[in-house]
Formats: sequence, structure tokens, C-alpha cells
Amino acid sequence: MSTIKDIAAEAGVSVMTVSNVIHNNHARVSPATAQRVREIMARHQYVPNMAARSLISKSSHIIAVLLPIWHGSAASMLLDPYTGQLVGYLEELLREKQYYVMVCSFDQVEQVLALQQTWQMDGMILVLPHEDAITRDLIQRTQAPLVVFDRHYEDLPMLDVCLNDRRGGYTATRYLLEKGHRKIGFAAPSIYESSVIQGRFQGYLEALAEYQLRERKDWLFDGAVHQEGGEAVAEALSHMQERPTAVVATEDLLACGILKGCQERGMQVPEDLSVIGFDDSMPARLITPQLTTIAQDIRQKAATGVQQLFQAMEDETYRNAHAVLDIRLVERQSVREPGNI
Amino acid sequence: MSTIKDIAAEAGVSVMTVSNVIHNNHARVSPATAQRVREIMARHQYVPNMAARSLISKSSHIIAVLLPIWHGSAASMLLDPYTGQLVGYLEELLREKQYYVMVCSFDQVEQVLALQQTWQMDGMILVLPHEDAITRDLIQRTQAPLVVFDRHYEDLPMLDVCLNDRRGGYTATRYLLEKGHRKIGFAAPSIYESSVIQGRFQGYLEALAEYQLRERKDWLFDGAVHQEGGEAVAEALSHMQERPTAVVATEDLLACGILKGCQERGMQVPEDLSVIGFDDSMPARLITPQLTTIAQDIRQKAATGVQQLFQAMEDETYRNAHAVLDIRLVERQSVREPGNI
DNA sequence: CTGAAAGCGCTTACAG
DNA sequence: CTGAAAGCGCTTACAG
Repeated sequence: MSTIKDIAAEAGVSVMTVSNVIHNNHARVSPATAQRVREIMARHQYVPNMAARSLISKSSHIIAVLLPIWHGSAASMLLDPYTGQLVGYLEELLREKQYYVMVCSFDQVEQVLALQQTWQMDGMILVLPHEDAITRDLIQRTQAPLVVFDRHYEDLPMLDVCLNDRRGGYTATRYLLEKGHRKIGFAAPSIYESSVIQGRFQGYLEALAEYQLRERKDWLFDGAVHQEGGEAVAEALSHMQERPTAVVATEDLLACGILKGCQERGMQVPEDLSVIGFDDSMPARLITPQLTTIAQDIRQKAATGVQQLFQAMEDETYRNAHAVLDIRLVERQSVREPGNI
Repeated sequence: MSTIKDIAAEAGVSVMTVSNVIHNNHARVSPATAQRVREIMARHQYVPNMAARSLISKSSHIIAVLLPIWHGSAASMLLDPYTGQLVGYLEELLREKQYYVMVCSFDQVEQVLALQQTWQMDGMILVLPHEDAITRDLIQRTQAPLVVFDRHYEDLPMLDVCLNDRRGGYTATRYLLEKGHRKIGFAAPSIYESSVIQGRFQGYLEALAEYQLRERKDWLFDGAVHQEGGEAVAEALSHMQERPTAVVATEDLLACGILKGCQERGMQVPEDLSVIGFDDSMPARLITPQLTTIAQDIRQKAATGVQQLFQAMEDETYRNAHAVLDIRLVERQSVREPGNI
């Protein structure tokens, strides 16, 4: 509760001197005075008032973690184990650097801009971007440095951290091809809308092409979201005349839904259908058989984003960076050779 | 970027009048002036500076969502789908009320007190409390209203939102008993440390007692945490001479681990072992067989906590409230009658 | 209905 | 090495 004024009074110095002690301006205060002031601050458990600081410095040390609202629900964190994990790592890294994390879900760019201005945000991090129009608008109108995860626009200067999605899609598909599969489906929330999904889809097509194969429309499962989406894919598969022998799914939860839906309809994984997922998040190890999946290093992803953000905060010419993190295949139990080649 | 001063200058009024317009003090400003000022604010996209406001009002409109650090990791959100969901709902409810959410993991009470003071926090919410010593200390030393989830101390005035854990443990066990089970184990992270687990354990004992049964030490699996803990329980079960026919697990992820560990060791669920979980979180529907579990309404839990918090912020005599939310049994596929009674 | 003034807690040039 | 003063953007009594 004590202010810099109280400390100064008790130490018999000016508030300015206390301020210099707080900021370790060694050149501006004698060691003896500094020591005395420090003791008094410790005794009073002095904590600076961030509002006062922020008012002067136009910087609050607050970083916004922005979560777009999906399908009307702000509890989007819940839908996806990946998001909770990423946010957890971001909080950890930012706290270590003495920054504060404000979590905010939003559906309109104006909300974000107002938030940024009202708190004099030092930076912002966009997790799980969904609509391109909104994301682009935000990138162009933001006043503070903004780091975007999992989205990149070639034509816009922006800071982003992406995955090598093309390689991810390629690696998954190639792995299935090498196992002998030739009939490979692809399931994703919305193939043509997100650059992440597009990249994975490109990789899928490239791998197929290397084996002189092309995609088949009826094996492309678009709009498959989370577990329910996966179960719908399984339902569709169960009615097919000619089924794929393997499916690449762009998310673990989706892959798990396919797997589960198949099991409930009497198709065995991996005997009757091989399934490969994406992310290596919690569900991957939970289900039986355990999911073979394309893993990403979420901690590294968070760290890269934080690094970009801080560089941008220090250097106002640093407004363009595109990190592409690598993926790796984690072999588990949901893939095997097809029954009859 | 424009300040209240700019608006006042352009409108040809004092800053005080602008302030009154902002705060809708209809009595203190003529409709015509108010209208004019509002137009100018809209045109300039005026956004108030929270730092300046907070400096005067000693209130920042920030609510801290506190996450204790478990096992050295701040990414505790990730360990548990329940937490992410709860935090998501809290953010949604608080934002609706025009409050801001700062997420902060911590391991020492002093960090929290400093955080509270430096930002003039209006309130705090503690999610996933772990150590009683820390939690009690925080409750006693906090300056701002604090709502605690899933922990209650009879001897301390505190605001908390709990589950009827005793009934949860009772309902789960009673359900197994009615299915014909007489050999029922109990698996939990740490039976004697948390009031939540203790409550569930009490309910378990009570249900057993109604059937003239008592707990068996070797069927109490203490220290079983998350999926790995569950798999360790399955491992222990596989070596037992006399096995329980059913297990009550205090968390879905734990139940899933038991289920999975059993399957990998050739025991079928529910044929050889019935398993019942807690929370009805995402994993419950993901695994095969789907988990029978004691469900809680996380949205209602979040809403109750927010309600307590706001009442406490309005009324400084309101510092003691103990909400106990009900649970309900969700029957799915992981329980059936024991093979040989 | 409207305004001039003081002040919230701090930092930043500017003097000495 | 130390201090007096101005000011960040806003609100709150106090006058009129």
C-alpha cells in the first residue's frame, strides 16, 4: 500500500532518488543511499503501481493472448488440447520476462484495437486464427506488434510462426504410401480456407504425385471438425462402395473420431483402415490403438513466437518474420500395411 | 490515440464535461452537449486510458485467474481438459461484465500479493488449488476478493465453489454396488491431501458401508495422476491375486489410463473390470468403451464463482460463501455387472 | 448545466 | 550524487 512518496519520506530523500534505486540507476545514487532505500522498500513490501508507470511510459508490460471466438463460444480453449498447452507455455515464457498476460476472446477487430489502446498493450499474440478477413484486417490495423500463430500471408508484412505443414502432409502421406497404401483419403475441417490445411493438403497431393496418384473427390472429407467430424467421416466411409485403405487427418481429435467411429461400425483400425493424425496432443496416446501422428513441438513454437514479439517490441523496423518449424513423424499403432494390395 | 483533452478541445467544453458524458451522468450535462461530445468521440474512436482511470479509482477492472504451478510446469492448463474449459468460461463471463482477465501461474503467495497490488486487481480466482498451506495463506493475506474453486476450509472465511464430492463418490460407488459389484477399488492422486478427493473417498466409504463392506488397503490406489497414473494402476491390478471387479477413479483421464492399461494387459473393460470416472471431460467420450462418469456442469461452476466474486466486490462484508454444486451420473459403456458374483 | 483545480503514483528532462 | 517541477490521462469534490 505504500507509495514511492512514503518510502522517500522515510528515507529522507526525494522520490526521484527512490525511483532511481528501483531502476538500478547506479550512476545516479550513492551505494549507501541505495542500500538504505532498498531496506525500507523491503520492510514496507513496496510494490510499484503499474497504472502510474504505464501512464507515463505508454507501455503496460501487458501482452494480449487473443483467442478468436469459434461458433459463438469463448471457451474455445476447451475444444482443443493444443490451445491450452500453447497458452500455458506462452504464459510461462512471458512471465519469466516480467510481462503480464491478458487473455481475451474476440470476434471483432475493433474489440482488439480498443483493448490494445485502453491498456497500452506492448504486444499481442493471436492463437488459432480463423477467418482470413478478420486476421488480415487485424494485422494491418494493429498499433502494437502482433505475432500470429499458424497463419501466413505472403502479401502482408507480418510476424508469424507456422509449421512446415506441407512437409507434414507430405510426410504423413508418404509414410502411408511406403507402407503400401494406394487408396488414401484426406480429412480436414475446411480444405480451402486455412493456409495450414492447404499446406497439409498440398503435401498430400505431392506425395501422391510421386506415386503417380491423384486425389479422389469422394475420399476428400471436408468440414470434418473434432471428434464429431471424425465420426461423421467414419459414417461416410461405412457406406462406400470402394473405400480408401488409409486416411490422413489434419488433427488428432479428428483422427480419434474417425478411429472411434470406425470401431463402432465394425471396421478395425489399423486392420481395415490406417489413420494418421496431426499434433501429437493428449488424445493421441489416450486411444487404443495409439495414434500415429505428425508431431509438433508446442514449447518451441511458443518460444519462437515470444522471441519474435520481443524483437519487434525492441526494434520497430522488425515487422516481418516468418518462422517455419519442422514436424516429425511419431509412429505408433494406427497404421499398418493394407490388407490386400 | 486521442485523449479526453482533445475531445474536450474539439467540442469546446471542459474535460470534466467529457468525463461526465462518458459516465452517462445525465444530470450533469445537457443532451445537446452530450450528443455533440459523443459524436466527436465516435469520430476519433476515443478509447479511455485504463491506466489513468485505475490510478485514480484504485481499481483496474482486472481479475486475476491464478493457476498454481504443478510439478514445475506453468503449462498446467494442458494437463487437464477441465481446466482449459473452466478458464474459457470464466473469460467469457468476465468479459461480458466488462472486466479483463489476467492469467497468472504462481508458486508463491508473495507473487500473487505483489501482482494484486501492482495492478490494483479488483478480484482473483484460484483454479486448481494444490497445496493447502499455500491456499490457506493466500486466503488470509489477500487484499482483494478471492474465489477458490474446489477447496473449502471450515475454519476460514472464504469464497468457494465446490462440487458435492461426497455425493459424487457415493453415487459412483452405489451405482457399482447396485450393478452387483462387491469388490470395488478407489484410485486418486492423493487421497488424504485434497478436500475434493477426501470428499469423494468419504462417499465411497459410505456407499460401501451401506452394503456392510469396508475398504481394502490394497485396492486403494493412491498417487495415481492422469493417464500415466492410471496405467500404473492397471499394472498393479494385473499382478494381484485377488482383484477388484470395479474401480472408482477421481478423474476421467485417470480412469482412461486404467482402462487403457488394462486393455494392453489383456483385461477387458467392462467385461473383466468396470471403471467409472469423474468430470465428463473430453477424454470420456473419446475412448472405447466410452466412460461412465460423474459429470459436473463446468459452465455453472464458472458462473457461480463469478457471481460470488462480484457480490464480494460490491459488498465488502460478503467474504464468506460456500457453494456446493451437484453432480450427475452419466451412464455409458465402462460399467457392467461383474462376471461371477 | 458547466468549469477550474487538485491529485492519483510515478518518471523524465533539467538544474545544481 | 541529489532534488524541484512538470506532466502522463483521467476523476472527484467544490464552486458557480
